[in-house]
Amino acid sequence: MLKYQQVANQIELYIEQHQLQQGTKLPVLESLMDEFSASKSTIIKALDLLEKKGLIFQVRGSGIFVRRKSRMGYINLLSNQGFKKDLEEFDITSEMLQLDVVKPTQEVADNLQIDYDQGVYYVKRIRYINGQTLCVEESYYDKSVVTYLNKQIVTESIFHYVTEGLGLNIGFSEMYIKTGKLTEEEANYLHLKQGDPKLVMESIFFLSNGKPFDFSKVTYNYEQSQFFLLGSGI
Amino acid sequence: MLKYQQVANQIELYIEQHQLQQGTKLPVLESLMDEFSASKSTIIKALDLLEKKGLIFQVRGSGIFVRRKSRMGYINLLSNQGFKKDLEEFDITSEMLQLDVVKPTQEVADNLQIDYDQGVYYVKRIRYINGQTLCVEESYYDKSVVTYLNKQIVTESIFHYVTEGLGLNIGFSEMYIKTGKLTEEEANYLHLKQGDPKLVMESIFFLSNGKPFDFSKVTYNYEQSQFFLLGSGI
DNA sequence: TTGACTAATTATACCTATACAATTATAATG
DNA sequence: CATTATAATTGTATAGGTATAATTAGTCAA
Repeated sequence: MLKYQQVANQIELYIEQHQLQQGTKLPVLESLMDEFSASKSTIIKALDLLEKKGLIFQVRGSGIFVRRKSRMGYINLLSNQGFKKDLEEFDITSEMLQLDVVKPTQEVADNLQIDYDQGVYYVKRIRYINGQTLCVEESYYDKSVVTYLNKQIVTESIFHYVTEGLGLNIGFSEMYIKTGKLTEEEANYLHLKQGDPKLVMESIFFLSNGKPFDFSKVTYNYEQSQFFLLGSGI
Repeated sequence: MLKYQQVANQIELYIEQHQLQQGTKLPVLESLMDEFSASKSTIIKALDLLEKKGLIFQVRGSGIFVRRKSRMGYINLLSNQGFKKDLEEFDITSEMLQLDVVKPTQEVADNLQIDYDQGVYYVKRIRYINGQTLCVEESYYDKSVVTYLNKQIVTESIFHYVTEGLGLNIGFSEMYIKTGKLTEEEANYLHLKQGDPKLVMESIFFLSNGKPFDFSKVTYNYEQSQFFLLGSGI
């Protein structure tokens, strides 16, 4: 692993293990340089990473301070961020409803930037959070990128398989969020009533070379879904 | 303005004015160094900023490429990001319903990290997007930070006043999002029916020294509100 | 004694320069 | 056509100097 990532991880671990509170001042730059035997630039890069994650904030002339969000029980919209513990806070499981290779609709082809005759994997899942129905998810994967899927992979973590199993690098994402009323079918899956509120999140995930490989439409149970988002550098 | 911000702005302007499409390759690092008479580190910092904003993506060994989100008509959740044009895409106006100095409730005091006896500005506004009711907003400002507000400031832009008028630096934010059903009062404001879906966003804004100064609760009209979010570095 | 201004110190932010590593694209080769 | 070498291009790490903001301590005056 890269040095600045190691440094960032160790600082993150230190904050977490010592349960440092919001506003706690961390050692000054020079101390960190000594402690990790790294140059100023490397430490700064590590700190920038932590700042981007929302774990610290830096005040010129003053110091480096711990930042902790004030509420628990919310799901991170950019789940790469934050303490790993936040992810373990929830027990999320999946049930597979369908797994097929299909021809894409126009919507899917557009979002994945492929032709209509190229095959895509279609995956339909229900996800549970702490035993309660969280959401219904329909995902489409470009078959020329994600060449193989099976029930086990889909039930566990597709992203883990894509990165570890296939050795692909996920680069960035687009997310579109809107609210509306549940259809009858959606209401059945979520054990709610037709017309009840829903939150719909459509996401497109791209490889680090810019190729979109996953288009997902997720409908959330409005009673179970709360999200948070940490901004920095406004 | 800082050099790397200037560089970033000029690159952003170039992309926008030439309407460069997704995937267009930008000049290589060395060309940019020459063009802007800056060091490699400065250019990289500018590019990192643009990448964080979701405007470009970099592929090692290949180049720097333009990234453009594929859909229009969505509001940026992290509105600092993206082309300025995206913001001008909407005509957002405000109507002030109430402006008072009040004692904070426990909820407000907690979120602003102040005592119960400290005064806060309470602002209630309705915001319109392209003439349609977008949301009802209740905001609380720490009076020891935002020392003065009036109707004009509230009707225009409070954030512009805080940064330009008061010379304060906004540092970062926390946002919490959930969905639910409209109350009767909310429904009246939004010209919807009681029980219809709503999206509630609670935000806390912090100065760059870490002090929270604004706590806002915004209830959105589900028919008018669509949001997007660009992730990078997953 | 209090308050206001000033100066020194501390600490991070910014900019430059350089060397080498890692990845991708391209050309050469068999 | 596949393999391999080469070039092109960005990424990482280090070092050091300058700039700017925040804090602290000190000085002076009312």
